[in-house]
Amino acid sequence: MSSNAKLSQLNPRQQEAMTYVSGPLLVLAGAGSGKTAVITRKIAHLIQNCGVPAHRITAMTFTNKAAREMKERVGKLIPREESKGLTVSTFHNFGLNLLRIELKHTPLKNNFSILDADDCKRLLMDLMHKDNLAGADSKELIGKAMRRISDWKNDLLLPPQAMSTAETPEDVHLAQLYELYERNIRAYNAVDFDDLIALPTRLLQENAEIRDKWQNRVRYLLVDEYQDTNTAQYMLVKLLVGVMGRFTAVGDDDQSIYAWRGAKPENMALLAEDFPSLKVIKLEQNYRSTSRILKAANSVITNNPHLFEKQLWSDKGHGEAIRIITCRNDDDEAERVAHDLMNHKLMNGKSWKDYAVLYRGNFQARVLEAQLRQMQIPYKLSGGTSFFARAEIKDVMSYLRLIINPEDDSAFLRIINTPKRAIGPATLEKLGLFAQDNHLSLLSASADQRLSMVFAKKAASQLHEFAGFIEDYTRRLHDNDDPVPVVRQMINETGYIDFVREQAATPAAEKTKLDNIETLYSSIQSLITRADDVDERNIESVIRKLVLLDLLEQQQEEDDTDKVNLMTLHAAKGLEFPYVYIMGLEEELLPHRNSIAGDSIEEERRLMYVGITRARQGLTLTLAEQRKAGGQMRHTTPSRFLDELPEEELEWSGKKKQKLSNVDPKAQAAAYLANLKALMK
DNA sequence: TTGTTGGTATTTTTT
DNA sequence: ATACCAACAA
Repeated sequence: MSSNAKLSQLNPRQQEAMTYVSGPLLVLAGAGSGKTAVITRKIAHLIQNCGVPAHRITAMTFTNKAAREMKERVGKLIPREESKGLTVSTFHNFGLNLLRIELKHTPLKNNFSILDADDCKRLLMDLMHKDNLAGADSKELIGKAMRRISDWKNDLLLPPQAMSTAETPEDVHLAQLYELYERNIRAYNAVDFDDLIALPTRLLQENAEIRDKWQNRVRYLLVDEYQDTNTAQYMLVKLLVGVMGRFTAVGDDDQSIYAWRGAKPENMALLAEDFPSLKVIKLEQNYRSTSRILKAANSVITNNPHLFEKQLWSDKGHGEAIRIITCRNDDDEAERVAHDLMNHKLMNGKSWKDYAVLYRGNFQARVLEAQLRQMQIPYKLSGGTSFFARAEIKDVMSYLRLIINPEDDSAFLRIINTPKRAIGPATLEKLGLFAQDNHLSLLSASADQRLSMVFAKKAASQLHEFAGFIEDYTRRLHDNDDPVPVVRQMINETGYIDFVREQAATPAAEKTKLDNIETLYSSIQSLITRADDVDERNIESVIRKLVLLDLLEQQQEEDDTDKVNLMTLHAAKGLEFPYVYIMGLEEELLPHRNSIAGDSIEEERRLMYVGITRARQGLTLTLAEQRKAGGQMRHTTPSRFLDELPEEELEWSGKKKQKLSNVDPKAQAAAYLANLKALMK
């Protein structure tokens, strides 16, 4: 990605993609083909040569990181004054902004909250509990319900529609749960992540006046990673660009790895149908990898069906052979990778940050982490539990959410007894019923004077005290221009800091937690002072937005010390490294077991493709003959993807695997393609 | 009725 | 390492 930024000249294809502005355009950008360069230069071109004002241009990305990088690179191309008003944001952020501006036309009230996946899970658990459906398999059911509800929202289906499409008794039950969930989340004056796309889309669909307004505002739209759009996102794109179709979508169907969360790679084909004048430009020259690495990547991905054929090439020379290391077990695998990293660095005089180790699941990092620590190799772990999944951050955030949105029962439930206030499940159960009967939020129910008639004296006074405390600080926050000191005082006064101190297992853990809280404070401060939009320079906007931001990521980027990168294959998309290791090339792991059982081997293959194409010079694949799974050592089978690599470019160490006799992937691919074409008719 | 303890299982990927 | 549950103490 960075290699291309230095290119002063675009190649003819890239040039064409940049200058084509007269109609809808789809750029099929292979891995490492300089798509970010095209998007950023196109933005500059639109502003400087086509007379489109910056505030009429919107670029959408999927991750905060991509948005940040894009902004940065546009900043290097054109002076700040000229890019003023330009929108570069994630789909979710864009949706949030639209909801904020069009609040009156939404089912939401001012200062609504955003619930993250964890909050939604708790809500569902609670609902199922009340529904008396908590059984032995309740955990499984929760997961199912979460996925299903998300799928429905991504397909823009409301609960009644979900109900009418239900076929099995289980579907009916899930649809009922969906309805209940929607009722509750609205009562909280809250939205979930999927609502940030679905609500704005529905609004634009139903209200022509608002649609016109936004179409006028978004005169040119650029969409990055288009292959990752789900139905709702694609609908949003269509509604924003209108019939004129002034947009550029950039994507690569071979890098579609998010179908599991609703992404529809078919949206690429749909684009050609919905916009008959769609122009398609392919970027096939790769500026990143050696031709050996590309040969391997191409050779794997040809086993997938393709709507658009493309063949990556580069002029970077043949390069080093692709190494495959067979290890005895997962510990051995970690040890070998660590030793190899050490040797390679010393022999070739590289830096730690030149290396990335990629794997299928976060759990695989644990063994490696232990090994790296033992060998004193510095590493940077991305992914895993994010900053906001940390309990202390979620707790403090819940205090803030409750102050801003008193109807946020989800926040209330999280902190009512953290730190301990002697308010347990039984009391909460009663409070919940009382609130429901009187149509109150849990917080206002806690303040209600009638409470003493229903509750024991102690419980009632505890609840009153808590409600008074929140009310008190709500007022203080309002009366004060400088919110952060007030927040700090509140968290101290409520005893949360003492609670963290007492509770922490080790002094180190205590320090991390307190540091995390400090980081949160300073992030709030800087977000308030440095907000892009003046309307967003208040604590309410900032708190809401914080849920969507991964601050740890930003922080980690800032201290870019010399460390080996450890991450999942998913997290590696969009990045590149001189030397890449991919661990665990075994059946059931890569491809993952669930994908083998389900029907999504193609997506696993794309994941493999994404992994391979991260490497510039060196690629090393490892597998273990035995691996711990479910507390037991189990024998493994080498991944089918190893069979799909070009034999002559490989260099094996350890035992070479035997040929697998699996189904002919080409035949599978043809069947799939036929199926897909029939579907699209 | 709440709070603590100690045991157990746990992981595919994320805005 | 964490998170959730069951069982017991106060």
